[in-house]
Amino acid sequence: MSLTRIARSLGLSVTTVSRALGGFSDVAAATRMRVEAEAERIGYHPHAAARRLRSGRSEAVGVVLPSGPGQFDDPFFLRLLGGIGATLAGHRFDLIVTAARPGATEMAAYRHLAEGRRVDGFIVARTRQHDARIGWLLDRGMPFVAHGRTMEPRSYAHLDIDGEAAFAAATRRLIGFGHRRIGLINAPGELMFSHHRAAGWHAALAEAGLPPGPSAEGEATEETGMHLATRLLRAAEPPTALLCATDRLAAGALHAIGFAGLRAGQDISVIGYDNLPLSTYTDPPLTTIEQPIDRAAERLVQILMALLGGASPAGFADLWPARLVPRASDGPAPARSNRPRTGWTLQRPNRPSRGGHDVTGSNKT
Amino acid sequence: MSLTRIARSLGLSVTTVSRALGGFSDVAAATRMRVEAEAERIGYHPHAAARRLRSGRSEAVGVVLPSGPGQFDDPFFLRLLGGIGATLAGHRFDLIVTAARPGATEMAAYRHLAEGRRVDGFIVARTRQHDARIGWLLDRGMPFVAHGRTMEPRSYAHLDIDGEAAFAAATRRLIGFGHRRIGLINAPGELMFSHHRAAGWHAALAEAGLPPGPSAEGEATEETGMHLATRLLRAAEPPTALLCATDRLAAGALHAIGFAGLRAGQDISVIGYDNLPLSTYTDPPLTTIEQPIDRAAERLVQILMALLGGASPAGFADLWPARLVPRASDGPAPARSNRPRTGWTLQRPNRPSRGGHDVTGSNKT
DNA sequence: CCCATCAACCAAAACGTTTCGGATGGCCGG
DNA sequence: CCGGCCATCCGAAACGTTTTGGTTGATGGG
Repeated sequence: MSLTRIARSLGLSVTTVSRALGGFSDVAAATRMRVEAEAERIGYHPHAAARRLRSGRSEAVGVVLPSGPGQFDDPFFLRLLGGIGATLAGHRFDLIVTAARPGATEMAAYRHLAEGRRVDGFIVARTRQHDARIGWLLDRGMPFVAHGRTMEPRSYAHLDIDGEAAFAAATRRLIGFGHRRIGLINAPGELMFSHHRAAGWHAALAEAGLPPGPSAEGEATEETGMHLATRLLRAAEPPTALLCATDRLAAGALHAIGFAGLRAGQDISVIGYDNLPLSTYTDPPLTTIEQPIDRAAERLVQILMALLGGASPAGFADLWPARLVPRASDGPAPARSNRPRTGWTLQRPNRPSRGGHDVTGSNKT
Repeated sequence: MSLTRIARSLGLSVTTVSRALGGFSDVAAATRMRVEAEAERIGYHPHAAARRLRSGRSEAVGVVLPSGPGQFDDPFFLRLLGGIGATLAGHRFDLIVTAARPGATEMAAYRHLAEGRRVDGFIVARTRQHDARIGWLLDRGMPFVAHGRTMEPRSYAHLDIDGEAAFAAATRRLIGFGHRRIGLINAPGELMFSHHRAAGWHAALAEAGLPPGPSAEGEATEETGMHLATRLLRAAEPPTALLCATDRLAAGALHAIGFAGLRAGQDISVIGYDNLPLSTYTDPPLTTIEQPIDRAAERLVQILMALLGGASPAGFADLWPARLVPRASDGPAPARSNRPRTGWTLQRPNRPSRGGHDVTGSNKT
């Protein structure tokens, strides 16, 4: 009871008060000022639920975080979430967050938010190849934008970072360093980004006429990275370079390399993906790939706002380049073990570097 | 229009339909079943805004994330947020998240959520010594529970992890290792947890009759950790052990130690706080302190639910112990540089360890 | 002087629930 | 046969807003 209260104490009707605060032109300037003063005085703020009930729109956006090992505690997500939250606030939208692990609970979370009309739309992150969420949202015409693509044939709004191009470029960089056996430590193949990164690795090797090196996949955790790297290093002909789908996997791999008595960056090269804050401080500092999380968050919100404004999803299909951040964990392939290693140690980058350059050229919008 | 629709298609009144679904006893079993069947058939779900408007409660909880350097991308927060979200879902409550940097924007975020009655209560994280949020929330009687304490004299519900006891125990451990110059790299002193950790360090040193070692503070980032550690190591009498308020600071410190040509865990001991996933994989693996994030999230929600149920905040003042996780970054103090170092390298823990033990005994509830 | 125009205001309906205070009819005890 | 009780159901109000379709009274043109 609050528009009512202003109306009563000013001897006006609720309609006039509402329209005065709403900025309509059919209220006298003097009246508007009186209303605004009174609203200020009693600390009036519209009741969100009432407005939502009446308008039919909730002015809120939902994000369902994938929980579970290697997913939820990913710093990437917090950054994305923060960016989304901050940008939404600028549009006076709320951000409703739920955590659920992929599967039944996850769909229940989406249903909960959608069916109670708690949100007007969704931002879907960490897409999977066959992603039930996308189909479900498309089926009921719920507005959404995805961070990442899927195998879904229907068109939907999305923004993705071109991990395929980035990993192809990283692979070419390693080939340029003289590496011939380049292994891959991937996140679960069901995740779309794993699929793309593997494809980039594969394509660059094929283009150079090289066979795919050994590869393995598992949860994107340090522990898995360590186990998988240990396994790959035990092969008869171990790889001289390892591409890791995430920095957390790479951190584990670096550890395995140390345990094996090898020197990362010299005996074996490692490249990660994410440019986590900690990756500057691994030993050696990790060469990695950085994606523009904050800008992506802004753009996702921007796209979703357009959709809520009635735009067609078909127009939104951004693919942004990632950026290679060279540090000290990669370098020239080692000479054969029976040859002396000389002449190259000074050339490789061996200090943390602030620089970086675009690694991909494709930027289709 | 949906209770209405069920009512119409069943020839019942809206009241009866509402009470049937609400589980009231004054509706015949047969009628209830008919209503439930019809609700299921048309996929009925109550309109959240309507229910909120009528009931006056929003069934939502707000969390305002502190953004800004060294705060927002902290994995600790994502874990906490995930735990809170999951537990709230069990209570059929929503979690509304906003990101704002401490200061004006932050208070605006709280106001936005509170004044539009968007949330029934708040969970306040990362408390500061003089925390305007606490006073503001107390002033308007808004239910909330804090993760961490403040200097606020009035009583309010909170749960804190006893960082003071944990850092005192860590300091005693270092003293037991023979260290006599134990430095501290702290997060900004305005943060309450920094204050407590420093107090624990100070108390344990005093108790052993040792002077406080050199200390410094700054943003809780790796970079700051590196700079501050570099500075402390340049002193005329550099510390032989460094206590770091967070693992991210510790990671930077380890790096600085490496640059200085020292071996962490041997020439100088380092202990962190947080037990980040990556901390098992630093070089050397980091001895650190672990706090029970998931359990804390559950308990915070539990407390807030009690408050919303009308409980008095006065009863809730949990202080939980943290757990020391010994790894390889600390160990016996180095012998004087002119004496040979022998006999002790085999005794110190030098492998990542899963174990750990309670480091504090206080657990007041 | 009358009618059209316009500025300023307003009553009432609607959004979908929950809940208060009955209303109805069947059954039982006296 | 009557009064009361119980099980079951319902009308209407209320929550606070926005919006539709007005009404009122002043002003100006013809």
